[in-house]
Amino acid sequence: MGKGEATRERILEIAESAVLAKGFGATSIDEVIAEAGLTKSGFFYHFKDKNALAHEMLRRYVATNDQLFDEIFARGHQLSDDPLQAFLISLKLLAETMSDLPNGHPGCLIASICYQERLFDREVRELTAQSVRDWNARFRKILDGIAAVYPPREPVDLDDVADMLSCIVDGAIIMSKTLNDPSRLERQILIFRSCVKLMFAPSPLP
Amino acid sequence: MGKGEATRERILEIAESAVLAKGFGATSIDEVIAEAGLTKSGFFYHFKDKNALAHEMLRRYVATNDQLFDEIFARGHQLSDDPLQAFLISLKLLAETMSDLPNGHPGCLIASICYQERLFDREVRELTAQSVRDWNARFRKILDGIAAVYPPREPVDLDDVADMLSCIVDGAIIMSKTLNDPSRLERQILIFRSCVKLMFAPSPLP
DNA sequence: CCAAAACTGCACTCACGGTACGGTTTCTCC
DNA sequence: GGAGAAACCGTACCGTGAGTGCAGTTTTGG
Repeated sequence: MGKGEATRERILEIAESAVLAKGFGATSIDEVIAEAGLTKSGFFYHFKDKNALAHEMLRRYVATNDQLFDEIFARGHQLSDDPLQAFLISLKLLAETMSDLPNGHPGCLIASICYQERLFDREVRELTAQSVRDWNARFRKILDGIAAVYPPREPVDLDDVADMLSCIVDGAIIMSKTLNDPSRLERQILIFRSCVKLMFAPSPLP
Repeated sequence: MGKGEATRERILEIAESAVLAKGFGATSIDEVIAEAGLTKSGFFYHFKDKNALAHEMLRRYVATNDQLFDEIFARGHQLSDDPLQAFLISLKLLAETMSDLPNGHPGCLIASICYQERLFDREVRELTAQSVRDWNARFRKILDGIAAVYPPREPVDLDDVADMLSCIVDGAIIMSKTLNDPSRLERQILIFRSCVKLMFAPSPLP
């Protein structure tokens, strides 16, 4: 890894936490470069403008999240052959991972960008949309596997259930931040887990 | 209503849609006053700074939402004496209301402010937190009434279930905006409704 | 050692938030 | 209808932050 790439990473790291803490518009390049210890010229050598910075931040964020999901759902599948059990275990792991974050979840970049959309170009917005679609598709696939074994009690659209997880996580992050209570995120994931259980787990036979 | 108050309302209306569309930081006073047809001096006559604008916008937004909830849950209670049925009806009404919005839900101001927090003073942030707490308390009260009649199947914390509605709505708004598909919000509310049904509705006796 | 990569320094421009203040129009009430 | 307050307008100004341009300097890897 060249030195330039290391600097890029440092900038992205600093920028990400700043953006999640106070929004993209309120994050000044001056403050980022001050913390990174380089000059304005140095910054614009790596990123042609703020939009390019957003684009790279997003790529980084999505990649990290994808990797996390890969690990968590693979682990769930390791621990149980039953698709429902595997998913429930994974959700528990996800909840634990979230609650282990030292200062709570730093925030969702997608949501942050969502509320600033006019600031970004089509490319960035398309990237956010595609990542959300990918995550939904991933959850949907898991749910398909479950529904094949355990027919749902209520007539539910599996696409909507898949969407639900993303929605709950995003919403819970906002609530955690707004109320300054990191535990909400963990608890919301666990409540979603209960809902999945209720939807698919066979009723106890009398 | 004096003429001044009318101008204030006009400014707030214009500012709200702009803020929801592109974020608070990206909304310039210049563009707001251009659309409102007044000068900078006129603006600062009504609001001492941007933070004061945010504060008033928030008060307005919260009041509107509170009123909507009052109406919807009162209506549900009118249509059924059973607390569970009343809630399920209200959720359906809520979903319909959301899907009737011409261009989809414009966005949640709370969430928008959440991702821009450093821009606002303590007062504004406290107002957002209090409204979220109020909404959660309202839902919690309804759930208490339901649980008194229908004991939940799974051991769930009713506070978490109450939070869940806010989370889902906020998350679904983000997804709707990100994917440019307004229908997601309605569908997520209905999925939440299914979950409530599964949690509390008595299993069909064989 | 040399060329490319990774910067620095400086001097700008433009947009935006905000201040200051004197002047002008428009209500409102007696 | 007149006085005074409320609701503005105009202009000039400051500080900050994004972004440009470009010449010069250091660092690094082959």
